[in-house]
Amino acid sequence: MGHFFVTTPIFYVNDVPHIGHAYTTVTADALARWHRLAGDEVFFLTGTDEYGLKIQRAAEDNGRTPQEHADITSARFRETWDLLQITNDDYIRTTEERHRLTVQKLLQRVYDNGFIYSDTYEGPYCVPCEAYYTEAELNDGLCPIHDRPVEEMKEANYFFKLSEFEQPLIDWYEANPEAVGPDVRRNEALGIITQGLRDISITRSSLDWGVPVPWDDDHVFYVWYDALINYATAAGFGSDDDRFAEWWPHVHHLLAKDILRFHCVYWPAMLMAAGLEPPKALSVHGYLQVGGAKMSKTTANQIFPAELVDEFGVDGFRYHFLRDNSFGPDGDFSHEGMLERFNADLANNFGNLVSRVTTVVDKKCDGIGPAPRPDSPLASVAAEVVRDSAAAWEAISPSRALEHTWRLLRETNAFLEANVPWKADPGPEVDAVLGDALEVVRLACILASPAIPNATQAAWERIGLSGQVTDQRIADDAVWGLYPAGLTVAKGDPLFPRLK
RNA sequence: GGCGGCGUAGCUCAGUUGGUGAGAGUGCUCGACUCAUAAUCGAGAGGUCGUCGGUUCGAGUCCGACCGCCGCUACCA
Repeated sequence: MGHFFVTTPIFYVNDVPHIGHAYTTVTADALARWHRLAGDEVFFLTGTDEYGLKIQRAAEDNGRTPQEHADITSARFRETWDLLQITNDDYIRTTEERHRLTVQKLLQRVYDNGFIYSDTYEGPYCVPCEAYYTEAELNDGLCPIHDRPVEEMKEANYFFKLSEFEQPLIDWYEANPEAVGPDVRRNEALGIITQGLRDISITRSSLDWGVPVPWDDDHVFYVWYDALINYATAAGFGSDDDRFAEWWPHVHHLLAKDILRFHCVYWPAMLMAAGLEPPKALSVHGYLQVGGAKMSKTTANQIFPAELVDEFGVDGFRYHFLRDNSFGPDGDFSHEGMLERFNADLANNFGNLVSRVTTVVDKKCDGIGPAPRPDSPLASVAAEVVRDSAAAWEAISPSRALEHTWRLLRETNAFLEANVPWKADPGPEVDAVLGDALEVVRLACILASPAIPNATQAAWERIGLSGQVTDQRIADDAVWGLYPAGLTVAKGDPLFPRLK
């Protein structure tokens, strides 16, 4: 039994939740649910990032205070996660008091350790990026990211001595080859480091929407620096030492590739500077593209979770994003693909299997479920599937885990065809076959519950089991033969009606 | 320019340290079945494993070159 601390990035309240945010969050949720099944102590954190010039200006444009603006957008993220039945244990907002205290405490330590110094900075500044550029980085005087004019800014800044962490970071990467994955991202991060790190500006004096620098009232921390620290805040840094000791550094960060630099370079360095351990693991995934193009506000091709939930349901939504794209490379979202996957896996396989099994039990066993055979031909398949699915979840490969789980469903459909219990007269032969099939349904409910929590609970109840699927434990319950004889099995409407 | 990655059936992808005839799911065709959500089961068609060359008894799997795509990074403008 271990500790599994999983995080999504905190999402910037300048944006509203779309399927890209949901992709990361649903994955984190499924992993959290899996680890709970595995018997681990789980702490699942998500939240919102609320400081910075962009927020301050967006708020002004809307005639609100920055806090009001953040409150509104943060609530939209929270509502979306509620809709998707995300089981986060905490929801952190960077404007909370607990976060201010932790940021100040942690960065004061970095300051005391001598890794922060004051200097003036002058140069072209892009407001949307909230970053300075060198003249060389500009394209015809425009921001290379946003392709818009930059502003000449000059201010006294505090700088973090990132340059001093070049070698420590390289040493850390070499000592922890599994820390950043997949390999392509690890190489990328290592490349950034080995090409040389410059000190970075971490404060702003030109705005006040941020966490105040404890040793200098005229400054607030640059939004990215306070944001990363949310992970430490929620783990109890500076407020609950016992709790922090329990959860740190057993943290597993999930993130998209655009924020790799911050998470895989700056964050470990900042932790080292504070005398803390870098994260245990950082899993970087790609973008969900739409029709091969990056999803963005400017191209207006964003897709929002609620629209898809209306059509496919919560389970259909979750399943698609977990199963259809392997976690790592860019994936392509298409409505046709989602429909195809829904019908093939959820309607035709999972849902239909539950329907046919419950119907035949109703007809041949008077609706009373018989027991499975200890030596069923499906027993060894089930054991393999449990093993393979577990390994895939551990390896942060939800799509593979579900692929393995679905193998059990396919084999059971073939098993039923081979034994045709619907043609035989009631008796021990039929009972044996149906008992085996019911046992598969029980096991599949456990294994698939991280992805499709509602349908698995419903199926669980249809085959007469009580309690919650989520209360099951892999080691004790995902074992062949535990479905008890004598339960009332109920037919019901299709769990996943086919969609057109 | 440097570093890294990718290119395998229509589609999405698996293919450990090179070794029986190259796989899965999905889609398509045909057949079976009818308990079930026009679901399921079986069979089949479909790939010169980006191209060329090399190492080897033997390469999708190693080496080199090239083509195409992508990521990070640098520089010139």
